[in-house]
Amino acid sequence: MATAGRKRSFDTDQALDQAMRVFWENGFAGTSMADLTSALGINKPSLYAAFGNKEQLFHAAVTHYVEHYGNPLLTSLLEPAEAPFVDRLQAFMLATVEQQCSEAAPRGCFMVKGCVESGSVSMPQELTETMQTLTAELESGLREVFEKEKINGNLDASVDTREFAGYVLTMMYGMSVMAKRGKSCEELKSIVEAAVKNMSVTLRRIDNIITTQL
Amino acid sequence: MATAGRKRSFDTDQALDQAMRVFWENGFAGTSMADLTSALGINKPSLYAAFGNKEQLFHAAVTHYVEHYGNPLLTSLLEPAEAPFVDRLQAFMLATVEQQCSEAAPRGCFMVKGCVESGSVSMPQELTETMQTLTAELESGLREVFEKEKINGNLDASVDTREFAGYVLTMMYGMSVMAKRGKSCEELKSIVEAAVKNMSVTLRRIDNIITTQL
DNA sequence: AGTTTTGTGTACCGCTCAGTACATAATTGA
DNA sequence: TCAATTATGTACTGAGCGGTACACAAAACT
Repeated sequence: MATAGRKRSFDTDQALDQAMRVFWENGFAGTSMADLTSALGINKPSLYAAFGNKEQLFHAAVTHYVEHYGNPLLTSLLEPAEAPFVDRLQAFMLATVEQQCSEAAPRGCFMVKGCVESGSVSMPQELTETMQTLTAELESGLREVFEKEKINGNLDASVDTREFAGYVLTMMYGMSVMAKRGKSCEELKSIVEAAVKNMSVTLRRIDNIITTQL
Repeated sequence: MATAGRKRSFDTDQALDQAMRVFWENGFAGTSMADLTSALGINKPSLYAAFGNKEQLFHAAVTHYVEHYGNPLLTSLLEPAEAPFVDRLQAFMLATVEQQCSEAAPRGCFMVKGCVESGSVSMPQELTETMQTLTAELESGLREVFEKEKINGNLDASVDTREFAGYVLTMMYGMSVMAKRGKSCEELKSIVEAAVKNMSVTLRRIDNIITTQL
């Protein structure tokens, strides 16, 4: 059943995606409502009516990002389930790098952008807390995946999943900054490959082999 | 010989350090000139007379940062020269983490903050280029150090220093984001230790050992 | 002492900011 | 057909922005 009143002249999901890109590019403090209205091609009252104020719109944008740009990457980490864990981890990180270097979207990770901006006087405290929550959720999600891999025998039981998730996440955050700096996708990929190769120490638990050999 | 005219009522170096902290905390777009004057306890004309406009002040601030907060960390990487390279590398990364978690300064790395903000419409293009230059200098400096370690036999000749410098830098950028997220110094340190332990694959060139053993 | 030079404090400029009042247009239900 | 409802477009508000004009204060040189 359709509601009464004039129909909206724009698609809200499409507008939200566009708004997200503007915030992604320029940050919260660096984006003005005028920037948004001109990018979205709509007027201010329409923007406010559809999404509320700037803070609420940013919140919707970052949620949209996690849902449509962040979480989908996790499939590379989970599938194909029969592939070795190391391969899936590498595929996951490579897919992340590819997205962060994509020409179809701003460089780097929007979550990292929001995180680095958080705590600033120009960012409402609620948004800082939002970023806190979302990043913590990703981290614990990653950790849960690693725990399951442990149970399935794909990850050595001695691995501290908390520390390992922190390590992987740190690399991914770092990749985002590197991407923002303009590093080529190829260079970032080779760094990922080097990192994953190095992780074999943890993943295959061979550090005792090293120390005994040297 | 003293110049004529009224003496400045504040210390410029001290004021610059304070201004740097405000930018470090709130970013370029997130910092207003009023924020600065109130933090520095001086009036706007004095600020403009001493440092020029906002862009010039930010430039001075980030240069001050590199000189007084960034570069000094490199001593841990170089000294004591007789210490094993891996130990110095770990000490360097641990010192970096400690600085990024220090209560005496804003969390995270100011360079990372500036980098992530660069390219935004709210940041003058010259400042984006400044960040580009400074980060590139650090990267090539790191790479030069690694090259020398290679010559001195502390780093295997097969190591790609470009890739390795990228890897180390990526970890450090990531640490900055983790610190900004509020992670404890202990947790970050354990991640550094895990990372350095993993690097033994590269540093001691034992990947062939692994593959033959598995 | 008086001139010159330089820094300080107040008060202001034009502009942009986030957010909104209000008249009008378009759609639905009665 | 007409009231109720919802969106649009213009035009505006008060506040804050970066930056400065100008009168005054303090220091040095002659």
